[in-house]
This record gives sequence, structure tokens and C-alpha cells, in this order.
Amino acid sequence: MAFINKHDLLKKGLQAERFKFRIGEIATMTGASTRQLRYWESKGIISPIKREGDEARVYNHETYIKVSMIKHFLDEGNSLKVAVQQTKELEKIWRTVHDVISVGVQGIGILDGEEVVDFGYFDEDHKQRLYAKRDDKQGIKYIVKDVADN
DNA sequence: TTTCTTACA
DNA sequence: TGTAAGTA
Repeated sequence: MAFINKHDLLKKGLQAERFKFRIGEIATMTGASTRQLRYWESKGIISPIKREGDEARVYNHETYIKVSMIKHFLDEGNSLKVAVQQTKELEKIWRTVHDVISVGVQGIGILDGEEVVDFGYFDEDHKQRLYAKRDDKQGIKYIVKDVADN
């Protein structure tokens, strides 16, 4: 069973924390204008993780998600103030989702000839592991397999 | 080409 | 917020 461990997975750059975007990219990805992004920054709603010298703003993955949510609520007809408030509530949920996936995915590899994602131990005794694979009809199929079988 | 700040609509 | 101007 040739599994790629978490370390290698991270080295491949699959962690969202490593993604960085410039203002124009955030704008095209979210639909928000660069003007809005700079305005929101002046209001303390968002902030770039850094500035390339004294030039371009650089945003992280978290900000991309946040901007996407604000834009979403704005498009629903909410005021900026309301959109930001609704976003704050959703951010908690998003962090949980992200963390669970980030910590949960232990590795990737081949199981019984098929590509699967290793989600780590399934039980308290660490005798079984949970795997998941893509299933065209049902979306995702989960597999619980005894560690001894590997 | 992209981003930046400033300023006016 | 959009847009124009003049830069870096």
C-alpha cells in the first residue's frame, strides 16, 4: 500500500494556508471590485497579510473566503454592515469545515487498485481506518478497513 | 499589465 | 462605488 503521508501531502502545496492572491485576483474570483476591496480595508473589514514592498496588497485564503461571503450577502440585497455581520457568523462554520478537512485528511494512495483518501483511524482502538473514494453515482463512497489488512 | 493613491461624480 | 488620472 503505497500511501503518501501527510508531510508529503503538505509539501505538495495542498494546504490552503499557502495560497496568496493579489487584489485583482480576489476581485475576479469573487466578483467584488478592487475599489470595494480597498474601501472595505479602510473600514477595517479586511486586511492584506502584507504588502509587496509598498505596492501590491497580498491576501490569504481566509480573506478570499471572507470576501466571497460578503459579496454573496451583498448580492442578496443586504447593506455592507449586515453582510459583514452575516459573514462573521459563517466564518466560524467555515473554519470548522476547513480544519476538519485539513486535519482529517491523512494521506492519499491506492487501496484495492483504486485511488482513495485516507481519513485516519475510524475507531478508538485504532484497529480500523476510514478511506474515501470518488463514486460517480453517489458522489463519495466511504470505506472502513481493518488496519491488519493493509 | 497591474496596482496604488487621490479626487470627483 | 465607479471611474479617471498619473505613477511605479
